Amino acid sequence: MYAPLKNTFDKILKITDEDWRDFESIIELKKLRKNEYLLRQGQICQGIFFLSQGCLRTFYINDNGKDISTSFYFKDDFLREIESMTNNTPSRKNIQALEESTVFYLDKIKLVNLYEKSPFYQKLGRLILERLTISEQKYSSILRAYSPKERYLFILNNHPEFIERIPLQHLASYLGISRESLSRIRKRI
Amino acid sequence: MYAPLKNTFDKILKITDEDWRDFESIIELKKLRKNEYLLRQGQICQGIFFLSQGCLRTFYINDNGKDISTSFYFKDDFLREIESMTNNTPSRKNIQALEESTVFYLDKIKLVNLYEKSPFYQKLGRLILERLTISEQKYSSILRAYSPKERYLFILNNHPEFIERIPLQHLASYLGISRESLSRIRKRI
DNA sequence: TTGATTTTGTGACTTTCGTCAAATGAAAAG
DNA sequence: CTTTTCATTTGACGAAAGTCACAAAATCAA
Repeated sequence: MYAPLKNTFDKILKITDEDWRDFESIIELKKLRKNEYLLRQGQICQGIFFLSQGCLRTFYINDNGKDISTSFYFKDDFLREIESMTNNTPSRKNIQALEESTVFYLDKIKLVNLYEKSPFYQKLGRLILERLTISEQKYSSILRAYSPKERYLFILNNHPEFIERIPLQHLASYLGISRESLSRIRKRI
Repeated sequence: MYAPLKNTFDKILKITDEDWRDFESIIELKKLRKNEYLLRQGQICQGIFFLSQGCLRTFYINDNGKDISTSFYFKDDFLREIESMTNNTPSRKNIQALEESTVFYLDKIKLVNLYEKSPFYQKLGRLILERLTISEQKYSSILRAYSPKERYLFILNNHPEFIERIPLQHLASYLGISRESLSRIRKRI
């Protein structure tokens, strides 16, 4: 059942059977219905998630009451509400299922134990974070250097799954555009 | 001479004398004149830096030939051109001194040795990355949810040192605004 | 200090985005 | 199948950003 996860780990850093058994014994499975929340604003994030099936988004409500999406997740993605979990502070963000989804869950206490127990996980954790940071940086480059239209084209060319599976209003806030403008941009193309 | 660096480490994760000696023996010092480059587009980043004095920026040239700043660094900041270093690929970005600056340099091979040698550094590396990721996420939230004017106000309130020390044209590209518009926004306030 | 270079500010104009309101279309619920 | 709810599209309008060209100011180097 957890084979895809082992596979994903393996691609990042070869995992031994022993390390994998440690891991397998502590992860849990969660099923989410469409629109169900994995985390709500104000809660402290208690662990990390690995998306096995479906599609999730993180979002928050800004000062003007607008719903702003900040990330989308698909099959095999790692999710961590890192600020809340690391600093033990209430999350500013919500995590919500856009489709019926399946996630693996790892409690943060167990995660820390894992870090202490095996250098493998210490290293894996670092490598996953490196990837996360790189993609976060790439993403802010897009917001900074591209016009709204170029941003949409970028998504169209590089993340076609976003276009197919994510409601336009959420994609719009993710790209920093109003939904009406995104609708018009889309029409022009 | 390296005391401020030890201090910074200590704040993140208490460092033992032994671990510190290991570190101290391998770091190097670099002095940079104003406008001098620490890394140029196309080069592979060979290590990480810690800014001891002065001010640096990272930037790249986009498809339209425009100079886009992506980060600014001040005293006690860590710099890693993480994508280039991690993946061993040519950097898309330049790192340049905005003022006469002093940086500590740690070669990536030595860094990896350090990671293998002591779990302390493995953990410190992870913690530093966590911070980096958090600030990167905060930053893209600003670009996404705020109007150009609000972005400038945000910097004014939260990073007044940016206003004082960073040339307007670089701040403009960092905020995803043309320099003329930023000049006008500034006038209105 | 002076001249050259770089950076910032301004004006005029065009383009595009945001907003509000209303209409259409699509999906979920009964 | 129908109704209700939610998502997207469209129109009209005003505000703001982008661009180009040039002027003013600041900085740097001889």
